[in-house]
Amino acid sequence: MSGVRAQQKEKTRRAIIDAAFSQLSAERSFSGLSLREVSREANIAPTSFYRHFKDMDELGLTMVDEGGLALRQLMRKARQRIADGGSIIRTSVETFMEFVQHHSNVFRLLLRERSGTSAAFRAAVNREIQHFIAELADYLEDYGKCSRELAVMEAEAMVTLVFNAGAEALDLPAAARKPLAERVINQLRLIAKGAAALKHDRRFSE
Amino acid sequence: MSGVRAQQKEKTRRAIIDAAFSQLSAERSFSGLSLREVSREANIAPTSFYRHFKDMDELGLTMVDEGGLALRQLMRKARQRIADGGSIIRTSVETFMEFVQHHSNVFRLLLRERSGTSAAFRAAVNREIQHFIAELADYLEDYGKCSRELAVMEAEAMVTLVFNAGAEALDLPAAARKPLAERVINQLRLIAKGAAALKHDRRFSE
DNA sequence: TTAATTTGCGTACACCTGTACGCTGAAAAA
DNA sequence: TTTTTCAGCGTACAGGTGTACGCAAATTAA
Repeated sequence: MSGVRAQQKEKTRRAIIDAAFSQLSAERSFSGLSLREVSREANIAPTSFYRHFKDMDELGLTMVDEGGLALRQLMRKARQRIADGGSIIRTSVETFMEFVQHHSNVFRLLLRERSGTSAAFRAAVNREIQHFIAELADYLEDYGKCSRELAVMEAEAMVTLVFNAGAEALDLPAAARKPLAERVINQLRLIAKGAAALKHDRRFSE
Repeated sequence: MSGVRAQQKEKTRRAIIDAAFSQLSAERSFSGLSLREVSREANIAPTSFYRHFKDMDELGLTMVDEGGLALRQLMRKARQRIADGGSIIRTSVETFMEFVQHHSNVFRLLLRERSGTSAAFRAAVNREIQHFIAELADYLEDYGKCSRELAVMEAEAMVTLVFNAGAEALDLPAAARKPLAERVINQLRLIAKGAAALKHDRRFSE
């Protein structure tokens, strides 16, 4: 009972997932991949694909989950850096932009499927984004001492802007990404400033 | 020289464009359309398609241009309503959300191709969005009496948030869209407030 | 040992795709 | 009038797709 069988199966499963990720690019989205092509890249027969996923959609959802997980793990590290005395806004943005740079295909998947043609995909991506928003809102509520309502609104706006900046970065040469990061940092500061000003406004403290 | 020929050609061209727009949906993106299917819907032979567009990409770019134009025209009306005494933020957001509701397929096209697989498409959509940002920045610079730099940053953030809200609205039943509009209105106010607070900040007035 | 599971492969089929080519009929130009 | 132009059609082909089905080999269970 060494489980050599389950082990080999897992290996093939990984090969499929990796093959799919590696075929994503600026010019190729998930819906543009074919079962046959992914199988070819993974060195298995097309029909063997079904031993691991019931169809391409199931593979795609797995990839979204994995991508979201990877992103969340990275941001967890960012929070450590923040705890060690880094600026919250700058550290978060820079960590995020690093992720976009080094895992472009993962980010592309999340970005595109967020407005893709499958409701399940859209829901999965939004779930990942909501994780972000909730965590950031917790922080803002605690640190900024503002109402939950305001904190959530602020967090949503911030995450939206950061995500959008990541999307823009994809089309830019590496050299041109720094000013973009600085821009979004300033935009987040703008929001933080606005939230501070609004903190005691009656509309958001009832 | 009645031009009955050119007239008929234009009619067919329109039929193709309309057919393509009508086939877009939540479940179907532009890249999922086929030349044959569009031609079928437009009641022409597949090979006749080439009399009007050299390939599907050329059709798509035409659609992006048309969609962007329609959106800009609508927002021009919004500015009239503002001039007649409406709130700038509320009027703009509500006008935009009406567009999303009544021309979902047009908005979906812009939304998806912004992060799509064709660099030309992405550039075309971004061109449309830049129109928006520039116009809004003009207004903010004038009305808010702030620096160009701050105005552009503020406008970019606002347009990003509104666009994002439009995307979310697509997956919501019509009834649930009003709270979403209110939310984004509050987010824009947050930014406006932040910009006002930062207006005389040294960093943005040099 | 024998029997049952299960991963992976090869073949086969029906279906859809883009597009090359040549023809027709009607509008426009000569 | 005769000639030219050109939108639109039908046929045809090569190439890609998803997936049903049955077989082989090897791990696991009895």
